[in-house]
Parts: sequence; structure tokens; C-alpha cells
Amino acid sequence: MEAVAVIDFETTGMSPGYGARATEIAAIIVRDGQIIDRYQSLMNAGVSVPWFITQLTGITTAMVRQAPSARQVMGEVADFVGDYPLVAHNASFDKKFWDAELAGIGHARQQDFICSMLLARRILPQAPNHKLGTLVDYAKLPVTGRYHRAEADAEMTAHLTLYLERELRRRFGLDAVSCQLLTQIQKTPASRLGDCVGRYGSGTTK
DNA sequence: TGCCAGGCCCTCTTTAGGGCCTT
Repeated sequence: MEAVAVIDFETTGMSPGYGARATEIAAIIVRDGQIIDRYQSLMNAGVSVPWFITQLTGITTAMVRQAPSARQVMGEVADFVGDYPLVAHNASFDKKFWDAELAGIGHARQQDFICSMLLARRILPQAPNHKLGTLVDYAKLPVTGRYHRAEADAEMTAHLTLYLERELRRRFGLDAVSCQLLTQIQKTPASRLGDCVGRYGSGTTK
């Protein structure tokens, strides 16, 4: 698989359209089957952290008020990931915040998202459910820190993505898995996974 | 204080409803 940037946001709520802001972001660069670089920072968007979010994440209003500005952090992380494809667990969530926070500093996203949750639904339909924590446990992947903190969740999403890549290679005898194949698998029902791999994984089968 | 979303997927579907997943 080509290099990708696995990202995870912690936020004050579910939707930037209703005033929620990012409080923390992490980005993990994965290349040649391993993690090669990482970025993590809390960020101060000038908002308070709701009590239930602090209970969930451990991130407090005091912590974000001591953090660098959202403008600074988003500029740094955008430079860090460059034009690598972005991977996130339930990417529709992180995509909303990535686009909204970048728009806040006058930038626009320049790459596509790949969703590890949609991939897991296709490749591991037998898993008990497709929450990140359940999949980490199911695949016996390392728990790299506290759930609901950006760096730990991003790192576990990176390990999950590599596991899904290995599963595809093992199950279909592929030499390599491209981002194009992963993008197509996202759009394909689980029942047609084999057809999708046959069509878009062509040229890489053993 | 409590509330607010939305894309995807399945089915008791498609002129819809509800669960999953993210914070």
C-alpha cells in the first residue's frame, strides 16, 4: 500500500455545523507496512469542553486553553500529512472536522479519505461489531493507549488498516493492496468483495 | 442545561425507517 496518513480528531461534539470544534488531532504516517512518523497536539479553538466529553476523553477545558491555537495546529498537521490519502475510523466524522477546521484557516482538503470502518464491514463482516475497540480486540491488535485520545486511536486505526491489508493479501493472494483498491472496496457490498478485488486488484495477484 | 449530525447499510425497502459509528 502506498503511504497514507491515519488521522483521528477529539472534538467537543458531533457536528461542526452545530458549533462543535476540534480539541485534539493526531496523524500517523504509514508506509511499507509500518508506522514511520507521527504528529499529535491538543488545540485551543477558544471553546469549553463539555463535561461528558471530559468524562469520555480525559481532555479538560484547562488542557485545551494551554494548547497552541487551532490555527497553528491545523497548519502544522496539514503540512505534516501533505497530499497523502487520509484514513480514519468512520471517516465521515473526521472528514467533517478536517474540512471545517481547514476552512477556518483558509485551506481546502487536497486528498480523499479512506474509511477503516467501511473496510472492516466488508472484510470482517463476522466481527461482533465494527467499533474501533471491538475490532482491535477481535484482531488481537495492540492497545496503544487510552481509547478516545487522538494518538492512541489513530495508532490503533493504523494497525487495524494494516491488518485489513494483510487479510486482503492473504485471502485473495495479492502481492500488494493499492489505495485505489481500498477506495473501491468501500463502495462495494461485502457480498461482492471478491468481484471487487478481481476487478481492481488485477495486476497484483500472484 | 440539554439539545443538536450524517453517511452507510439492512430490510418487515426503494414514495421508509431504524441501527451503526464517530465525539
